[in-house]
Amino acid sequence: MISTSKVQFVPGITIWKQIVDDLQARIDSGELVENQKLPGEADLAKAYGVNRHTMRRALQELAAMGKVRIQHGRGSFVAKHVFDYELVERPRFSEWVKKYNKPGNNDILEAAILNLAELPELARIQQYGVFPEYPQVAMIKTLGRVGEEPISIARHLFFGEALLALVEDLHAGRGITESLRQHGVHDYTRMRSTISAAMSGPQERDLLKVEKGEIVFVCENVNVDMTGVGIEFSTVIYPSSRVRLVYEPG
Amino acid sequence: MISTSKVQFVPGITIWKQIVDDLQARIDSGELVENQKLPGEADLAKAYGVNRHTMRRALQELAAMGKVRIQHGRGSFVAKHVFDYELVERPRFSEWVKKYNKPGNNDILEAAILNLAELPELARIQQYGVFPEYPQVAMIKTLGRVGEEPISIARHLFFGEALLALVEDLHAGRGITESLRQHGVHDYTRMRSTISAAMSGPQERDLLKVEKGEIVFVCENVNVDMTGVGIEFSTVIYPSSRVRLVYEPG
DNA sequence: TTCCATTTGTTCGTATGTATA
DNA sequence: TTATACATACGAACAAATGGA
Repeated sequence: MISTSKVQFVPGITIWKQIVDDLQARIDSGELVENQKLPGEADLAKAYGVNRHTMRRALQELAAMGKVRIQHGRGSFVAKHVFDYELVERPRFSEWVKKYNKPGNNDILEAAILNLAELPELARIQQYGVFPEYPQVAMIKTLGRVGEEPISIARHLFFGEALLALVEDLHAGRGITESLRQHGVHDYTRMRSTISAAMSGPQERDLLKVEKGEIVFVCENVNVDMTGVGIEFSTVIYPSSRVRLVYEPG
Repeated sequence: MISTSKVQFVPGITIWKQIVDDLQARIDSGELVENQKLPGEADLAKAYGVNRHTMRRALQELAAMGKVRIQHGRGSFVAKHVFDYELVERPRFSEWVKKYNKPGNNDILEAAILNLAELPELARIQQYGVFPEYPQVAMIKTLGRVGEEPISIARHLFFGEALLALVEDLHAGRGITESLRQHGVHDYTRMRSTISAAMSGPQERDLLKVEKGEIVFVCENVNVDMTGVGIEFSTVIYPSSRVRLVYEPG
């Protein structure tokens, strides 16, 4: 139930707007948590000391803003927070996370050297014509988190003989960026990303902590160094319930 | 069944690659159509005059490229064609379609003048702070098709008093671009796109001709003119089974 | 399956303050 | 000043969806 301390309405601003601000502040502050059920419209109206219509107007607004989710016959619920992932030329996980003022992690799930010929996505990789054809690649699987929420599963393939050392470096506790730098890769940019959607599989559900039937984005990214040589091909899976992809030119 | 004319293999290139090229060309040319069942591996091998293993290698490759779909115990099928939709700063439907050498259409499903206050997405629209606050907007709903395939449902909202005339112009048979130009909008660019995913609803299934349970992309786009004034807010729905979104900087 | 309580959605009506002509 | 229109706010009743008994 919502705190009993009533809001003092100031004249000059519509009451429903003041209620919107109040509820929004409570959601952003963490007083109301994700998926928490709000009291019914009638109860909320009584708590705020307004008519049910006024309360509804405020709830409609919050729903349009994506802060609450209203379900006919069930009630209103605090909506899940959605992270905006921007498609940019220089994608860096750590930069992304900073925006949300939460500690970000990128756990290494797996790191191994694979034979190029065994990769199921080999044909798609080769069609870009930018990756060196060394017969082995470094494969690194990571789980990205923002705060406690799993937000991405990534399977990175690093190309070129020198980068095979990444696997050992990671086992030795070094970070990916650090290790890349040590092997001569100081900067890389995105050449292309393709975005598809799929139903979550058992492995994704387990790692991303999503329900059966939830949709995931599947992004395949081609990253190249400053001379245009392919450095990394990554397949990243995002839960669509928690991540929205954003394209913002300029 | 596949044409009987055998392929003459040239030395120096592996045979399976030559078979891949041959089949790929037949698919791209339209000789083999979507969802068509290919002959069994044994028959294909005999037709090409190669061992079944060689044939399998070629089919595996085509499957990895997304050109065919192999189903254990059923056979191989020509995969559905997927249209790549590029996220660009100056999006034009007609430009997109050109790439695929098929006639593109954008049918007008609906055109009406709506009250700003009645829009469910009003809050999201206003938060960008670029759209003029004239109390009415022109709403145009279109169905995009490439060849005979429905590829998008778009709900365009055009802002500014002058653009209300779009509705009448469209009823009079004029095109959107043409009408925009007549009312002073000669160019516009994308300020922002957000990409979400959802299950297809009944309306989408009907218009896009997709099955129940198929996933759709939901893109919200903000388009502005050269001075940064908001011109159009559009919500576009793409069937993920037929459209892949592509981000390619530079 | 039916029935029922709960909750949101919709539509009446009424009253009041504010902006505009 | 008057008349009109519009947004805001309150009151009551019923419809429709949901979930549990």
